[in-house]
Amino acid sequence: MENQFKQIATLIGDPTRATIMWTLLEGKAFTATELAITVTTSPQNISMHLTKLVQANLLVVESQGRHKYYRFARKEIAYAIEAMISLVPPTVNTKKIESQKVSPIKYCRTCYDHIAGKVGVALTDSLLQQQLIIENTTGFEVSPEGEKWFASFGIPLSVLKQQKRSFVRPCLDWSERRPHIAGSLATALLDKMVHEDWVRKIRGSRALVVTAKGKKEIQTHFRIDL
Amino acid sequence: MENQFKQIATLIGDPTRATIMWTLLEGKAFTATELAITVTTSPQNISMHLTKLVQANLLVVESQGRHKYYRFARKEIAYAIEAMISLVPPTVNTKKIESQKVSPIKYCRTCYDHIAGKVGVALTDSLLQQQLIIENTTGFEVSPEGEKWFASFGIPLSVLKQQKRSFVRPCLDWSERRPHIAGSLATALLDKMVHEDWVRKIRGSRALVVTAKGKKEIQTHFRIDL
DNA sequence: TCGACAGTTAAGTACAAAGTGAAGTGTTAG
DNA sequence: CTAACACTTCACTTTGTACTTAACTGTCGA
Repeated sequence: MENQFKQIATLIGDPTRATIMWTLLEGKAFTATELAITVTTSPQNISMHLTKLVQANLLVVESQGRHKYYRFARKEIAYAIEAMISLVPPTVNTKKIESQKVSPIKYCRTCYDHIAGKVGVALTDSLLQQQLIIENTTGFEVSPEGEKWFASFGIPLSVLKQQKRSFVRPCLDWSERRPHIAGSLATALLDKMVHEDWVRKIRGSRALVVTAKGKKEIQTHFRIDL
Repeated sequence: MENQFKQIATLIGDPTRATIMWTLLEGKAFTATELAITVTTSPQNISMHLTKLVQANLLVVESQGRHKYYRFARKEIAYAIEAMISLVPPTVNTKKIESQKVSPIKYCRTCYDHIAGKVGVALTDSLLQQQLIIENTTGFEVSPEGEKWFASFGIPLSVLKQQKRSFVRPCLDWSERRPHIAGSLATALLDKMVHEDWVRKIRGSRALVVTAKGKKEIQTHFRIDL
């Protein structure tokens, strides 16, 4: 067990592989070449590293024609990486007053495919407080009022519920250390917010920015002052 | 940010350092030498690694005399390590939350010149409960009843009080993580117990053993069942 | 069919960093 | 006081493994 942990740690601990994991946090699957480019290394090298990660069950690979798509094997992998990322700030923040203000990535970021960070947690709190979602023994569920609310918000739940993946579940946010919603409902929520231009994805990063319009709308819908 | 993550990852990723982190999960603080033994490496090497971990704000160190106690800088560190452990292949992932009977060094040991470990904390608790010593805002003090008690026990306080070093003060015990008495009174107490052969020092170690006589006497004087 | 592309495999090299031995500081114990 | 101990620092050696060069398999599109 201890040795297995060492193996995992050394595996993630290599700079190149760490960057791979960082990149994959975006949630989508990457091809080997895409990863080689974003990590800035050779195809042979990335191939070697990916093989190791797959063998260790940290990644899974799916072949499509001449491409191979790599992604996290389980969501726990993403959580672990996030937990490690959450260790970063204190080493930096000691410097300037300016940097004490919440960094974008902590402020609002996509956790795999749902919304995390300060905003994600606040949204979840709001949904809970309005009793649109309810905490039960196993996790979260949507209340009858919630169903109506989401429908009027433009997210009909009937479709989502039929999907394989879990509909709505709590996910611990590592920067806030409080749960936020995950699952297909959370994804739909994020999609909607992107589509309505409430938030925008920042290219080459996992951070999101909340637009002026978004701030206003979020205020009215969720009663959150950003 | 990405580079900082890489640094953290590579830092934890070294086999020796990973084992250090694993060991520290136990929650208590370890000395450099203790870590060198459990990790099975040289003192120089462990010193080097610990320095790096402290510089990265993953660990904090507290000097007590010639010992240095290392522990996690924040609880988030432990969370991250646990998240990584949860990635260990599903085969044998039953975490050992441990059987281990209390080791001698944890059981009863000298913290330089006063008595620490389970017994030390228990003694302190007993003294507090009998109101022979009293907790005030700055630390501990001996009550009038306490003075009489110590005198009858063979420790006249008048002499001790004149010494330069602090007479009685609380000292955090790292294995129990609770305070025990320190200062000249504690030293006198230990001396007395050694002299009366209640406890014996183990050569080449900081551990103490309680003799059969000691168990009996401690039971009568402190109402502690060992 | 061919050439371009995506990815793999194999062998050899290079270098950062882990580990070691020796000598240092500071602390405690007798 | 001196000796033992806890830990650090420095200078050196060693070694693991990441990365490179090169040649390979398999897939796609014109």
